This record gives sequence, C-alpha cells and structure tokens, in this order.
Amino acid sequence: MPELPEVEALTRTLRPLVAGRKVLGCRVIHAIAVQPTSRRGAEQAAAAIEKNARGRTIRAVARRGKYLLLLLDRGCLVLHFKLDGQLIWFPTRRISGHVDVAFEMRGGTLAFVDRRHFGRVQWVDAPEDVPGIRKMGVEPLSREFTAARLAELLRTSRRPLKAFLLDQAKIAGLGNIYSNEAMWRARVSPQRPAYRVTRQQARRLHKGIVDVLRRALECCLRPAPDFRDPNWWFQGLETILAVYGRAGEKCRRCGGTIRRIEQSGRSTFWCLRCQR
DNA sequence: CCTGCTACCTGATGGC
DNA sequence: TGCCATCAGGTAGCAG
Repeated sequence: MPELPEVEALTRTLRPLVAGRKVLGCRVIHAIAVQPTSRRGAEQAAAAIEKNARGRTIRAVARRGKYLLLLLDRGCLVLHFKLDGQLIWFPTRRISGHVDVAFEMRGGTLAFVDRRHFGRVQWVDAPEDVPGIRKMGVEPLSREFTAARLAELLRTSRRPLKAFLLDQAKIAGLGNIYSNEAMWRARVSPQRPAYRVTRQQARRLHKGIVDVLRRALECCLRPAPDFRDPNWWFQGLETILAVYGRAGEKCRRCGGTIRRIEQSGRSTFWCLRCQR
C-alpha cells in the first residue's frame, strides 16, 4: 500500500542506482501489468514499452503523487504500485520469481513485480500524457501547499472530508492510511463535508497532513528500501499510526474507542469523541 | 464540471 | 485440516 512517503522513499533510493544508466533491454513478461489493460491494447502497449525503452538513458528519477517516473532522454516510463507493486534489483540479467516487466542495464536488471497485477507500467512521451498525472493536485510536501491553499480547496467541495482527501486531483499522494491519520491528528471528522471544515480545522488539517507524511517518510528512509531483497518491505510504520487498523482500541488522545466505518467502499478509522 | 459506483486482481483471512 | 467465501486497496472509466 505505497502512498506518497513510500513512493518518495523508493524514488530517492532508486535514483542513485539507475540515474544516468542506459536501458539495454526491456522485457514485458506479463502484459497485464502495462497500461492500457484491454487485451489488444495491453499487447500493443507492451510492444511500445519494449521498443521505446530500449537504448534510452534514464535522465532522472522523479515522483508525482503515487507515481514513480523514470524520465528518459526520450519519453518517460511511468510506474504505479497500487497496492502491492514493488521493485527488485537483480545484479545480473538473470531474473527469478514473478517478474512483470524487466529493465536490463549495465550491472543489473530492474524488475517491476506485482503478483496481484494491480500495479501498472507505461511509456509516454511526457508525464502529462498520463491523465492521472495531468489532473494531479498540489504536492503536500511542496511550498505551494499552505493552510490557505488547503482551505481554498476545501471550500470547493461538498464531499465528505475523507473522500476529498483521497481525491488525487485535490491533494497528491494521500491514500487510505495517511488520510485517516491526518484527520485524527487534526481532530476533524471524516464525515464532515469538506466545505464545512472551519478555518481553524483547516490549519490543523494542513499540519496533520504535512506532519504525518514527513514522519512516515523518515520511517521509510530508515532503513531505506532494499531492492536486492525480494522480501523487503517497509517496516515499523504501524508504530506511527494512531487510528488506522485500530478499530476497538482506545484513542491515544482522549481514551474514546476507535471506530471503523465504511465510506465510499473504503475503511475509515476514527475517534468519534475527539474528531469533530 | 462534479460526484459516485464498479471493475480490475489475487494473497490473506475468517468461518464452518 | 481443508475448503470456500469474502475482503482489501487506488485508479480508470462510466453513468447520472
């Protein structure tokens, strides 16, 4: 379940490993992992990825929301991990286990792996060609994301706050876990319509979002991702979570009971007593 | 434009 | 123990 902090940690860790390297070969092993996913479309897209990635040099490794971008000297590889996607680095061209897409380079092979086939790889001329990226909202760890900006965005939406926070076109990179945590930190109810979030709550929410993402990013970088270990995944993030997955437990702040409710088909965890 | 619903996948989990 | 049903999650695409 990589959200912004996890993808940012992957990006930073991958950068020194592949930036400046040439993609000697690209193999799409499971076409289901490429976008678009219709049967014919996927095969065409798979061929396009292989053709367009081969021989290109990786100029930069970047992140936009939950997307990881490999900016090539011509075009761009766009990776989305969805729930369980991961990256594995093999020190040779020999790969093993389940691999969906392999990028061969001097010194090793970068593999995109997702047994559940939710994650996607695609090649585009420019990142903005991906609709999800073109519509992407403000980056919450950037300077443009201020309390005033958040308040302004909140005013424009009548949806429940939870749905607002999950909307990537409003704020980039929040998922089910950190949106829950941000609302708990801000003491705001997930059911409150976005436009009814008060000025003061918006200030607290802004701080809650920034703080929880920064804290999670610290955790994600220590220890840093290990692409060489196929079983590696982020550890210890549960310890920074106050509400997510804690239904029935006591609220750390007020002692109330954490509840799990369903909002637009997703789990929301919150404390009815102190989140208003 | 805005909003909400569902399909997409398959490993993990829970019930009997 | 084994089997089956259900769940989890982010996004695209579609309907209203």
